[in-house]
Amino acid sequence: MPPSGRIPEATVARLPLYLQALVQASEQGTSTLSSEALAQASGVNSAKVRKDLSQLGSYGTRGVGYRVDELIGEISEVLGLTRDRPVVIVGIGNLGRALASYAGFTRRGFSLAALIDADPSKIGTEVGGRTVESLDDLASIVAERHVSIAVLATPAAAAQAVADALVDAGINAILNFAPVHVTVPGRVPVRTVDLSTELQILSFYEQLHGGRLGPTAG
Amino acid sequence: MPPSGRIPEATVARLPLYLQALVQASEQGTSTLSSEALAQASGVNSAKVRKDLSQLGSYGTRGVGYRVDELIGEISEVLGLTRDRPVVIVGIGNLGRALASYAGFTRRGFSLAALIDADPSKIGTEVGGRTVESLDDLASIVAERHVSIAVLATPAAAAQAVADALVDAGINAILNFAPVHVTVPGRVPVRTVDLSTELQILSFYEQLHGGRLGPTAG
DNA sequence: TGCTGTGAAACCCTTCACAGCC
DNA sequence: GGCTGTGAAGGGTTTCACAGCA
Repeated sequence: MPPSGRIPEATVARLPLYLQALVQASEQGTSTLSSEALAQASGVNSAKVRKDLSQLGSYGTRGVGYRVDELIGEISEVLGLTRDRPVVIVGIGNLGRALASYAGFTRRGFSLAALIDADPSKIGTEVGGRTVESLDDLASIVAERHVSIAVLATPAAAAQAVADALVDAGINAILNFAPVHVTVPGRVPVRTVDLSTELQILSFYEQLHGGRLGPTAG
Repeated sequence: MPPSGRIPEATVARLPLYLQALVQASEQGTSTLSSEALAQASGVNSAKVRKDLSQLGSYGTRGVGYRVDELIGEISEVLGLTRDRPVVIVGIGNLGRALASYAGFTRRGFSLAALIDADPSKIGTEVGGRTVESLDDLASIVAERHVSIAVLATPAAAAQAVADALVDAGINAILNFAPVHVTVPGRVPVRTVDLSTELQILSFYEQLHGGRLGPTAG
């Protein structure tokens, strides 16, 4: 039983990393993991791992470590992955198609409920064994298939309008891949992932640390 | 002239958002923006905008705001986007192909230096007008084309080995799309972007706020 | 003995509130 | 008058270090 009392944001953001490492360990037949081992596998430090896991109510054994399967179940529960979560992808361009074909998608609690686009020439075509449906039918699709999360993969120019439509249709969370900030009501969490943004952040740190002149020199 | 003295990590992570909003404003002919306007366009609050921008050495005018073009130049400089940054994409699966075709890629300082895969059946094929090259040629490609940043889009199982090869070849920064933690020397910054991770984080917040039973009820 | 769980300290980031300049 | 730049306060996160249990 999770205490479920307020879990810090930073901890929530790391739980999926732990889950990933734990599933991997489980597949390799490991039944127990120390905070240090889990830390190395997920790229954080062990003190953080222990603090984070203690927030969920402490599932470790002193002198031994954490039971892998038990912890997988616990984290899945906290993240809400034990129920099925139907997801729609809106915007079937290059990225939308890639996401639709992504195998790891349907694992761990999520299922693909629909692929949606506004372009009539795309509607009715097949992508990864699924038929692309019309943006006009968004509301009924969301309602009938109990969709709560949407992946927004439209061009930047369309993103805000589509986000508005998603909220109207009853979507509760948005994963935004469009390179633009979208404004939605406060109750709807949005996470934006953008290639350019990430590259620019890396560029900053690369020019600090790196500063190499090319491996030919020397 | 930027003071360039230690810029906080949180600030660095937001500079690309400001840049995005500023470029958008510039395209619409706006020449000046207050911290409040910039804040709304990038989805943060105005105090944060002012603190962040003051780290770069203050380019605003009291009573007026920030000059859009000047600030674009300043942020670009700080992020290291004024030099060309050749990037390689390793792993030309669904996602790699989508990233390769992404138009916004070459804008703002980055250029696509090579597409690389280990699969012989993919090598030599064309993707987005480019020929896929062999992982065996990684070192020479990186050296000759002065590549400093790599995008890792391989399956999870191959990611660590490819990351090792990238570091050996002289890469200084990695953007990792494989759903696994990769270990590299401390001097090489890595940012990992994973669809499952993001969905799981959203899932947590959705089940807190949302809690809807379906829009049909009522 | 070994490793978790956790107070306390240190650090970083955000927010407030207003002095200072245009 | 309006808006930036910034000390100071507040809140959250990380790290330390060790008590406590298997």
